Amino acid sequence: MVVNYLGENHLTLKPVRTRFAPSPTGRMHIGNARSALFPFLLARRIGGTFILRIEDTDQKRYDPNAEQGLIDGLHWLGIQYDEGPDIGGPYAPYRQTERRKLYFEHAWKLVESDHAFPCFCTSERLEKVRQEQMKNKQNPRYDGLCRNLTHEEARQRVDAGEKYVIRFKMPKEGSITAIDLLRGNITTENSALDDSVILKSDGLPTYHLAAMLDDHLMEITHVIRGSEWLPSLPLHTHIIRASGWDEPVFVHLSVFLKPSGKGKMSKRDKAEMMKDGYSIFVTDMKDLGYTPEGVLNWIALMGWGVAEDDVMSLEQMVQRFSIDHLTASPAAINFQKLDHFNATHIRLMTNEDLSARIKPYFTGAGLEVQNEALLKITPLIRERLVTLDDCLAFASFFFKENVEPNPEELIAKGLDAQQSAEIARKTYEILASLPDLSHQTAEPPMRAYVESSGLNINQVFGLLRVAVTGQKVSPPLFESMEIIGKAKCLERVQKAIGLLEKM
RNA sequence: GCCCCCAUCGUCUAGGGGCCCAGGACGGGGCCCUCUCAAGGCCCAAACUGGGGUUCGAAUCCCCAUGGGGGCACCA
Repeated sequence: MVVNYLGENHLTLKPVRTRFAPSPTGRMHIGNARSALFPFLLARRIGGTFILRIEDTDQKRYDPNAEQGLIDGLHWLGIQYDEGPDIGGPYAPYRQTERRKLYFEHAWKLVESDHAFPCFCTSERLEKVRQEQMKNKQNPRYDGLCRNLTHEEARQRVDAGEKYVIRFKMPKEGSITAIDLLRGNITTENSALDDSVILKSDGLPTYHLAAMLDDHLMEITHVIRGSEWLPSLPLHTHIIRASGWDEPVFVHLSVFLKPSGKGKMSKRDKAEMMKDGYSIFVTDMKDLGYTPEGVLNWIALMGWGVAEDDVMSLEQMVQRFSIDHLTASPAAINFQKLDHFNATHIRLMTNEDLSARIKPYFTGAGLEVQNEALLKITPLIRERLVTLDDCLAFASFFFKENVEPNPEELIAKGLDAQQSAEIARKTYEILASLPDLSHQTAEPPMRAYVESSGLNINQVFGLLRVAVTGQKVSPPLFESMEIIGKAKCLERVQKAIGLLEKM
């Protein structure tokens, strides 16, 4: 089967190669995660290759911890790359600062073919020009001072050690039609385009040169990236054509808007979210009790339209993914949906898997966890968990030596302390008389007691629940008591009787 | 200011001229189930931004308006 991803006139027979090319400048957020997910899905879908490339050409914003953070994030999410800075590959190196010679040489090649030119203007002069243009209500643009220097003159000044950058020599006339898979042809007048810097004075390339060259050298067939790049697509297309390369398929993903749908997330918005137990950073997600499955499912469906059955594992996403079902419009993030997907994936897990995943939350809270008990507890709390750390609220009491019920909560609804104490004594009597406290043996006599006493079930079971678990909300009572064991249960009921009698 | 992109329920979306008085999911409401809390089942409310075209026929194609978003660096 030949898959045509380029549209009718752009059949590609090259093996599909996609990439995630983040800059190591900060923490990995859900926008990054999605920019990694979609190219990954495309590659896996049709047996291609997915690579990680680190775009670290910005010395000023470089964060030495960021690369590892990105790698850890991808690993946690289960997005595996076939080539990358830490694992190598046939197109190594995968870190742009280690490829600087390539960019330098290509920039000069473009100078030689008259598609670029060295520029010696200082940033001070450029700034002045910009101010002037703004004052005259013109668009800030390079004024072209160095554009027409002769090659010889330029060469001489470079050789003399003068500082320079290399700019792309944007044609003055005509227009260019770039192609975005989701949006079709985008035609731009060249006069609206600038002589952008492609090689900085520190010898490193800007994104425009670096990404295009690397995508070409690494034989990337599909460039899936954020829509903030859409305005520079014409420039990129110019660079590619001037270099004589094949154009990859460009797909620009829409941005994520804040939950209100009004604009992008600001720093303040992010802090605000954290207070509500939400975050857009993948490391936070893990700490907040979210699962990779939930997070992945959530971000996948922002910008990818699936008709129905939208709960999917990563494998199912791979099977169903289609690049032309991506959407071009911005999407407001919705944390309620994250919760929904997270809870749903938790319910889909096996006992063993879920047990292993919630165990760290218990041990992290200083509780000693017996695996055997945990395996029995897990099915009791599974459908109650939205995030993994919710296990603490529902099941901590299983692992505590004693519980400290609030005496007020022990009082059965509509009754007083003494009447409640009476119920507790009777309950103790019944439970004590049983050979064991399996739910099969304990529930019938307790129900019979409720029946004969004229009390309602909530009064009796509610009291018992608070006595045994120390909380008003818990997993099913009798199943819980079975796990806690007869001795401990009786002990706790006894304690409750004492508390009630003292009131 | 200039350039570019986008536009279906509150939100994420299906939809590519008749299958649509618009389907799914989250959230919301109601009922059922029920020892609490959940989960589950059933049901309900909820949208094609507006105006012009094209066409026998438009959510779907074109234009304009409006709204939203992005970009205008020796940052990516």
